[in-house]
Parts: sequence; C-alpha cells; structure tokens
Amino acid sequence: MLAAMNTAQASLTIGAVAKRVGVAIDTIRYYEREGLLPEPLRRASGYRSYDEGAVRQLRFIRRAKDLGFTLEEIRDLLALSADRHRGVKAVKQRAQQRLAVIDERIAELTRVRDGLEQMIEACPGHGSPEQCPILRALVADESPL
Amino acid sequence: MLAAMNTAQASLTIGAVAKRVGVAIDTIRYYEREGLLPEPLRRASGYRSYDEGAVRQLRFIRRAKDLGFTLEEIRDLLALSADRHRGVKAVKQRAQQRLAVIDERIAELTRVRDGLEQMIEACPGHGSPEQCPILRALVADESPL
DNA sequence: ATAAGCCTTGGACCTAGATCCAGAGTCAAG
DNA sequence: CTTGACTCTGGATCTAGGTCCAAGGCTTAT
Repeated sequence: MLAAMNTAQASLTIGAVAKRVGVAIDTIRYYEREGLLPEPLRRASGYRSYDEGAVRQLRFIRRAKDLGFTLEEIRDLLALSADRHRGVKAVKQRAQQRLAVIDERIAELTRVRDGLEQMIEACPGHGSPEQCPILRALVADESPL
Repeated sequence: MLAAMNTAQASLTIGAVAKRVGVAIDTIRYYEREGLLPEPLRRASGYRSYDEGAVRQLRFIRRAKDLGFTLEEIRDLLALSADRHRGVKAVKQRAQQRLAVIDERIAELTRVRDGLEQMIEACPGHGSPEQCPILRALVADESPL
C-alpha cells in the first residue's frame, strides 16, 4: 500500500543516477540514444529527470553487459517486457532461448577450465620446460585452450 | 614436380595458412603486427613463408579468442612459453591465475542461469503479465540477470 | 609467354561501445 | 547576485579487432 508511494517520483538528475549506478553520464545518454533506456521526463530547464525505475533498468543493463551480453542482446532482453501485451508466452520463449545461450557459454568455459586444471595438476612446477604440460599444450595441436 | 617433402619446413604461403585455419589473410598480417604471431621467414620474392608451427599457433589464438580472451590476454598466454628459461614455476602461476578468472566467469554465468531457469519454471506461460516472474524480474531490483 | 590468381605494403575504413569537447544554459550555496 | 558545479546538444575522438583497397610484383598453368 505504501510501497507504491515511496518509489514513485524521486526526480534524480543524470549525474545522481550516474553516481548511484557507477557509470559515466555520457554512458547514460549513449544508452538513451541507443534505445536501451527510455527517454526520461524533462524539467522545465531541459534537464533529464529520472526515477528509481530508471536506476534499476540501468543496473540491469550493466549487469547483463558485465556478463558478456552485447548491447544489442540486452536491447532484446529489454524488449521482453515490451512484449507484455503480446503475451506472456512470447516472453517465456525468449527467456528459454536466453537460457540455452547461457548454457552453451558455460559449457565452453567449463571445457576450457577443466583442460587448464588438468594441465596445472600435471605440471610439477619446476624442472625442465619439456616436462611442463602447459608449455607443451601451447605448442601442441590438441591444446584444450 | 616436387613430390615428397619433409614436413619439417613445409613452406606455406599466407593464403594457404589462412585457408587451413579459416581466417582472413589480413587477420594473419594483423596478428603479426600486433605481436601475436612471430615474423615469418620470407622467400626471395618477399612472400611470407610459414611452417606447421605457425598454423598451430594461429589455431591456438583463434581458440582462445573464441573463448572470450582479448588479444592482449592471448599475447599474455603466449608470453608464458617465452618464460621457458625463467622457469616452469612462473608458467604454472600464470596458468593458475587464468584458472581463477575462468572460474569466476563460470560462477557468474551459473548464477544467472539458475535464476533464469527458476523464473522460467515459475512462469505459467499464459495469463496476465503480473503473474509472470520473468517480467517482474526485469523491472525489479533483484533480477538475477 | 601470357592470363589468372597469388602476394606485397601502406593506409583508409568499419562496428561496438563508449568518452570527450565546446559553447551555452541552469541550479544552489553563500 | 555571484560562483562554481551541473547539465544541455551535437559532433569529434578513441580502442579493439579487424577488413578493404590500390598499385604493383610474383607464380603457375596452359
């Protein structure tokens, strides 16, 4: 009941948003241009005026980006919520596609990781270079990396 | 004409190497400029002349790059093998650092993955948007993405 | 011996994702 | 009311990682 009130219209400047999320002001404007953030309200002066929702959306974008999604993919993720009217079904489908992509990445990374670990375990950490499986793998054909 | 060849110094042109590895000729020259590939021998004509070792190294670079390493990181990996004389120990250490980075990435992705999966499971796939946990998460603060 | 198709260099150009700058207007503290 | 910090727009610039000429020199098959 009161929850709706406290989040409603905080009216933050672009600088305040930037500080809270930890990105540059220019980055925010860039995301706006690129359609990742909606055009915010403006004060009479022309200053952009943000609310908490914008802060959340910006944080979302950054998290996704840090995880290796391209801005285009993120735009796509965000489009899910625009699908509202077209039905929950489409949203669920998109989410499932996302899941498959992520699973793929994890699988690749895990393969690399295991190969690397095996090499590390097999490496004595001293002695001649010929004995080191890591060095051998860098030169050989079947490197797991 | 020249039939039997010793594999030791098979002299490949840049185009042959490009074809075998599946990269563009320009990319090979670019990697050479960037110090990822050593300067190859030259024929009298000036043509670059590669051997199998170069093919292997190029494949290594591509694999690493496909797995999300930057060219700079790859240069770093390759420097491991230049550490030869400085000891196997340094090599092992670098590899362990790499492993930690990879583990970190996997952990992050796994967290996202699990969150996403939970949402998908909890989503009925029909009904009102308010019921869909995926849509709710996109707007909320604790989105796992 | 000549055409087709390689290769050379140097430098321009491209996309993604920002980042920076100039010149002008706005806001808040003293 | 004056400062100093912010913000505005539009466009230029930057890094990474290539990609694409142009003009000319090799190579090889026919």
